Amino acid sequence: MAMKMTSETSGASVEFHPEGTAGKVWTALKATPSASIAAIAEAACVSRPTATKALTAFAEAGHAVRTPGGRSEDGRALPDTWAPIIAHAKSQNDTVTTTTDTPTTPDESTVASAVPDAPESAAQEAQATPDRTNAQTPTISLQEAMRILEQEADRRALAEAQLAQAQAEEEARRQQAAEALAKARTVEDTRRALTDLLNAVTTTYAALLSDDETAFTKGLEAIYTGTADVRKAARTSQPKTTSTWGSSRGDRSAPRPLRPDVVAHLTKHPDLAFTANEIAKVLGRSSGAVANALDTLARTGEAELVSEGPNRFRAARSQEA
DNA sequence: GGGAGGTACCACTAAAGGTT
DNA sequence: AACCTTTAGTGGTACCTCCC
Repeated sequence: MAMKMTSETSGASVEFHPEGTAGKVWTALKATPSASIAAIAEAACVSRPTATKALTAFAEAGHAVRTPGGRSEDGRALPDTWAPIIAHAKSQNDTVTTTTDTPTTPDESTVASAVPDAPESAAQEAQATPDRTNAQTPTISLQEAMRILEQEADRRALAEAQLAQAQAEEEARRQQAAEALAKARTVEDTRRALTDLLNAVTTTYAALLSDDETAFTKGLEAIYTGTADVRKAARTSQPKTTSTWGSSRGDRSAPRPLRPDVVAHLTKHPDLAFTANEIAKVLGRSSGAVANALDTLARTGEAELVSEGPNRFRAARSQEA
């Protein structure tokens, strides 16, 4: 990680100026306090792992704080959020700076530094020109600081509304393009599937006339498959809420018992422990489903958890017998 | 050769929805 | 209604490539 974090010390003030990619992440973090890693990565134009590494380094150095995302109202996992810790107290006098080193309320604590186009303020000057802090310390009264914060809150609300509108317009545009593309794809797939089906029917019919039982049987299989393919291809064009044969989730097949397969795999290798993903790959099933199955098997005593992080399971001893 | 950055893959969780 | 599977979204890590 090319993270030359330079801390300029003038008196008690400490300015944090990482360089390179870390600098981009730091800028993005300041611009979007309380944002997720994904949002910060996007804002910084770096990959998520890179942003993660930088943010982790910031946190370890005491320049950022991570807040667990918790759960949304509907129970879904929310991403962790990150906020900068900006410490640049100039003195211990009774003056107030517009930033604080208290990480609990990053939205307020980082107001001045978080918004590049914020109104001109003494606080910004103080932050932007730390070298001057000793010579001409621009102090701000408490009332002045409060006034700046109020102005900034108004400006931020306006900016957020504008951003939200722009984002909504962009999303609508993208959705339109995606729908057009999906429609074209569906037409092409359906056309192809129908052509294949027509070919299968013709071939099978010819086999019937020529009394070729093998070809006829084979042709029937092709017709069955072709019919399914046509249905599958055309399905995506159906309005999701009015789908005739399925849900909005599409072509889910009938449930296939998974746990017997998992147990069989475990008992086949009694001395080995597997992760859900490993078993999922062998069985050709989803890792989520296998993980759930393994949990259930562990509860029922058919499998046992032998290690965590990642969770590894093996056949229970009774199963081996 | 070492570090930085990116890609690919993994683990985990819970909602959604089909089947019995 | 309960069970079961799929899917989507999240963060993390290993490995590879590139550059100094």
